Amino acid sequence: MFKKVLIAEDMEDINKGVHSLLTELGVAHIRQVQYCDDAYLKIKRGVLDNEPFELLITDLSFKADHRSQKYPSGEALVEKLKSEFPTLKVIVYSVEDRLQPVRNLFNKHGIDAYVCKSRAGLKNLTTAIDKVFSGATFLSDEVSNAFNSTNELEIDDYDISLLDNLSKGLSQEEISALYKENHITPASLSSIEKRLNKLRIQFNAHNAIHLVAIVKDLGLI
Amino acid sequence: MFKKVLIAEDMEDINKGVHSLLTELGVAHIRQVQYCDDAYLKIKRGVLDNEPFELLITDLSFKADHRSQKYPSGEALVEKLKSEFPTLKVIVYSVEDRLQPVRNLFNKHGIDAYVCKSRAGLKNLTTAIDKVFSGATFLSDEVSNAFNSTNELEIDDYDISLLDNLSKGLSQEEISALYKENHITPASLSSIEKRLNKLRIQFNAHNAIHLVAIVKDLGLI
DNA sequence: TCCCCCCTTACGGTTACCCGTAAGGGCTTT
DNA sequence: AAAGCCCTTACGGGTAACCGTAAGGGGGGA
Repeated sequence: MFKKVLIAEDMEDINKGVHSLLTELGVAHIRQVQYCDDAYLKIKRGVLDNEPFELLITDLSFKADHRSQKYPSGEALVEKLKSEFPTLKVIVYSVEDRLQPVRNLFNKHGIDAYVCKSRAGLKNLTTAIDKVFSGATFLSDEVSNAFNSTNELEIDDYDISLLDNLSKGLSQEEISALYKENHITPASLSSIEKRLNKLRIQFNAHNAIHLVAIVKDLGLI
Repeated sequence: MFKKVLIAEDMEDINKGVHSLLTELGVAHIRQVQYCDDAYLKIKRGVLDNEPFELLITDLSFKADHRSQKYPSGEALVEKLKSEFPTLKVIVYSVEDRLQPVRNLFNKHGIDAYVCKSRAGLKNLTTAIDKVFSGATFLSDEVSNAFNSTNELEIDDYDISLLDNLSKGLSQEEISALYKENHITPASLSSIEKRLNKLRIQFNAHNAIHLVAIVKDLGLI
């Protein structure tokens, strides 16, 4: 079993619950932090001291308070850690059950497991820890169809960028100008129109407003 | 102090944390449920047995699972309970920190306190319980400007309906037709345009898409 | 009662969006 | 090298959205 594990979670009770779970599993060294920045510092220090953490269990959303944070969310923290310390195992433990954010965590940041906080949360977390320790990955049932599905996987980064800019109030012409400026292709108004039309069909949206509302609900933007 | 309290919360660890807090406060009868429907049944039974619960502490979001629920959310539960048992005190304990949902809970459903789950969550919950016991209300700091502010309180139900229909993909003309059908006034296309224009200005939105994106983020719809 | 204000509605002009068609260019296939 | 395909871009017509102006209508106050 893991010997040295870090828990990052701002809510005290949950933090405590995970801690006692790890104790039961026989983890010797457990550290807890309530801020992402502290998590990064502890991980870094562990490496410098040649006593690196083997596993990070982290939440996604951390409530902001008076302390300004370099890493405001679990996602930002994971992105940084996985790029700097690729051997560190990471389990994300969060209430988020939309598929796209989960997909991103695996595909872009390379996390090892995703566990949904729910009634069976701690039980799933146990399974996840076992799996990750044995080198496998784990995904909660709630979000298991994030990959195996015939889902909206033909949505690429360009589409996301398009939808994101739309949701920020840019007109299609402004987006076209922006893309031309940044050498993003396709940049023509016509191509943007075509792509948005494709997205409208895919998501069964009546118009652009509807489309943005739908993808916001899905968590794509 | 309260003698009989019900906790509705689907996550086990939090449920446990709140339970131990109540024990420390000297509450004799504490019951816990993980489903809204169970909460309703327990409250109802308490009344029928002439041993009513005095206080309900409930979460807002309950993860759906195999059990189909009549009351899918804390909000639905509270709405029902407060209309059927007005003397029951209700404290909502949730991570939700958007102002509009909190406002709705107070204004439409008449809850007695709102506590944000956060680092200081349990401490605030203690304060809330004291306040509510003495007949007062309580509001977490995180959402304290839900009322005292010079906020977007000039947004009425008509505006919300308008934005909601927009986000569902209806064109302004379709909304006009819908309102005429349902005798909602103003229903003319011109008035709808004017109202949306006012909303765009209020929210600093560049266009309708931007507006819908903003109010979705705020939790108004 | 009359006047005034505000809300609702109507209308016209400009812009942005939606949609089909078609031309140009790069890549692969034969 | 020619043909074919796909992606990008351009253009034009129709529609919805945006914006200003102005007329109608009801309620409150003088």
